[in-house]
Amino acid sequence: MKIATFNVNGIKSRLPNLLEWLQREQPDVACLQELKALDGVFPQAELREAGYHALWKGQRSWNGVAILTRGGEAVEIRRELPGDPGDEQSRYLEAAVDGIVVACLYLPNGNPQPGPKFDYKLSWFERLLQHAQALWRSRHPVVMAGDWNVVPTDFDIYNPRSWRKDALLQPESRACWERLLGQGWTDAIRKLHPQEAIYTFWDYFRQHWEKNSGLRIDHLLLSDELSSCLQAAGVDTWVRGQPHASDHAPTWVQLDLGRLAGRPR
DNA sequence: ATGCCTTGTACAACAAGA
Repeated sequence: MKIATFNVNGIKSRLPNLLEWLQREQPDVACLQELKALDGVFPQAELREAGYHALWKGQRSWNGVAILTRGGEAVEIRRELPGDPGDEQSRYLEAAVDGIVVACLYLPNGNPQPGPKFDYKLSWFERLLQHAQALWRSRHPVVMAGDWNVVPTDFDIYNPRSWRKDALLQPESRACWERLLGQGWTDAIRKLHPQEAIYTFWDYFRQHWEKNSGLRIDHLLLSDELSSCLQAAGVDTWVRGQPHASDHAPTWVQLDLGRLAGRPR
């Protein structure tokens, strides 16, 4: 099973790019972020035509997440990250797909920092830590996939100097990430490619794509059960080089679910 | 220190992204 995460940066404007990627790479599950669209204009029919069922949670102008599945339909588990009923930003969607729990998340950017947006980022991350702990203890096979807006280490960015004050590199953001790994989760890309500079985002400024000046901020974290199923992980960088591309590239894992305990081979 | 570029909203110019 191939599970991917892709920050599309506007699903209406990005639909041709999204459809081309789905057709070429055929992910079984695709977690999308930054739909930037209300629920009513989500391109359900076009995606259905391409062979994908969808769950989505939109919002006007900003945020918005979706889970696409090929073959079986995803069964929605929750549409909000627990812990703050007053949080109205569409950043979390969780579903069961073929016996796996898929959490699609869009962690707040947090800039400028310090300030209220950075406070929101950290409090959102605290809520995620709480919920991740519950998911871990459930012992279900879980993948948490999305745009985490965290550059885990200085190895995950082309040059940390000019980003030192950015919310994505702050020690507080990285400490939350480390605490998550401390719960036991596997950072799939790093597990399989420990020595390789791998990026998932290249901003639109300063010809950063052309110079490969990227950041690794889109991540897939695997629970214990799923980490033993991990066969391959990568980034579909060709998508970033297409005309009219998102500033993120799809990031994915290939899992051999036959290795799950209790499953027929 | 700021803009760089892009999207959405709405139709000018700003908010937000990272």
